[in-house]
Amino acid sequence: MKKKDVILKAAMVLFANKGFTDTSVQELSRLTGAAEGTLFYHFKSKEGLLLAILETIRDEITDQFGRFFENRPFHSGLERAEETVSFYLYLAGLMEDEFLLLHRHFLYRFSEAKPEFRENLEAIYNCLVDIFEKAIRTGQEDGTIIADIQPRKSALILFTMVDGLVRFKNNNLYDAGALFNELMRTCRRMLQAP
Amino acid sequence: MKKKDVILKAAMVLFANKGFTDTSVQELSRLTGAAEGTLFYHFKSKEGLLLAILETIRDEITDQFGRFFENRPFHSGLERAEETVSFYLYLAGLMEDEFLLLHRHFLYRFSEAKPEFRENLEAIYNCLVDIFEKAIRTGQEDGTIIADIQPRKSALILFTMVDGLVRFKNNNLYDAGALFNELMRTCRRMLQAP
DNA sequence: GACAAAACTGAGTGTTCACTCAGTTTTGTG
DNA sequence: CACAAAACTGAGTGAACACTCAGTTTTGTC
Repeated sequence: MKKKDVILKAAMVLFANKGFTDTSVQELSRLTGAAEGTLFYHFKSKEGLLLAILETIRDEITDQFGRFFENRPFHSGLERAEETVSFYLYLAGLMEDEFLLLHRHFLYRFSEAKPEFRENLEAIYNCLVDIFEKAIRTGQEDGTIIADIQPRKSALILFTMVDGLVRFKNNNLYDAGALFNELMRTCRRMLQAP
Repeated sequence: MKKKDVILKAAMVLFANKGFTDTSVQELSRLTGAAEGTLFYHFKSKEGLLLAILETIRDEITDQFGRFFENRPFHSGLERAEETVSFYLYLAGLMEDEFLLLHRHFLYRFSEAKPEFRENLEAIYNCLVDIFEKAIRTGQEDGTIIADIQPRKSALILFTMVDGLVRFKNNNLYDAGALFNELMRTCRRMLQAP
């Protein structure tokens, strides 16, 4: 693995767990075995490094969801909605540091002033919410999901709920794993046509 | 207003919006008109200042919820659950900076090593989740909320959902206000007895 | 108005920070 | 092997940081 990739990976973990400002270039240098100068050879600044990480995460998440659903058979829209929730939670476990990073506020601070940050964040969130929305629309067409809800808004509510659970887990406040079954039942009750 | 309170308020806003490390004592001094030394006269360190802020927020939030519900009449458990959701969203609007601060990750980092941080955070979260739980139990007793859900777990799901929406709003990702009605309907569909 | 306690001050201190740059090593290609 | 481009190095730099402390001002009480 090239030093550039080693730095990217280490910085992703540290930025996610310690924060951006609380992670020093010196620390990254020590941890990766690369000199401080190497970091600035590959990335024009510490902020540039963060942007590169965000781009990597965007690619990984959109890829993962793309591959999961592209050739997957499904029996109903409701089932697809449930699978989406389930896969989101699975992915958040698989990519724990990445999701932790996505929940950190400094990203949203940067994105207020720097369009390149906002674009990447919006791409990630839109990808996810779109998938929820598509599942709901499919379910409304095949009659498995109630008709009188608005697909986009309900997709956002669904996403809010699932993402909130992931945030809880990442902050070690409650044992979010124990809530999985309850969450799935809640989603079904929320969406299922009578 | 005493300088101590001015510092507490200004630091709360800055810590919430800029972060803990990214807010310098110098900046607080400039903003409040107090000398840097004054800050360390009232609080033993920058971290001590953060702890004092957290204690203030805990008192404010528990007070607010206590007062809202103590003498309030309610017709059913379901109605009480809906009112709790509604009041939570109202309070999050009223105390925007405080809720933003509560969502910031550095608090949870501190609470891993410092029990005094964890205790305050747990007091806040337990207060909130307890209120949701009580509403659900009441509803199960009077038959307005379905019987076959677990009150504590459902309270956590409910809280996750509402808190996730507040986080969305605070991060300016979506217009969360537009989701209010959809959220209330979702809560009702999730809880209401057939 | 005398006095002590509480509140406040800001220049000074040692440390850490992101970033630079002149130079060295490694890699790929003919 | 020759040679250029790419990768890498780490001591050096000025700025910013949290915190201290010896001293001053304000406040409350008799």
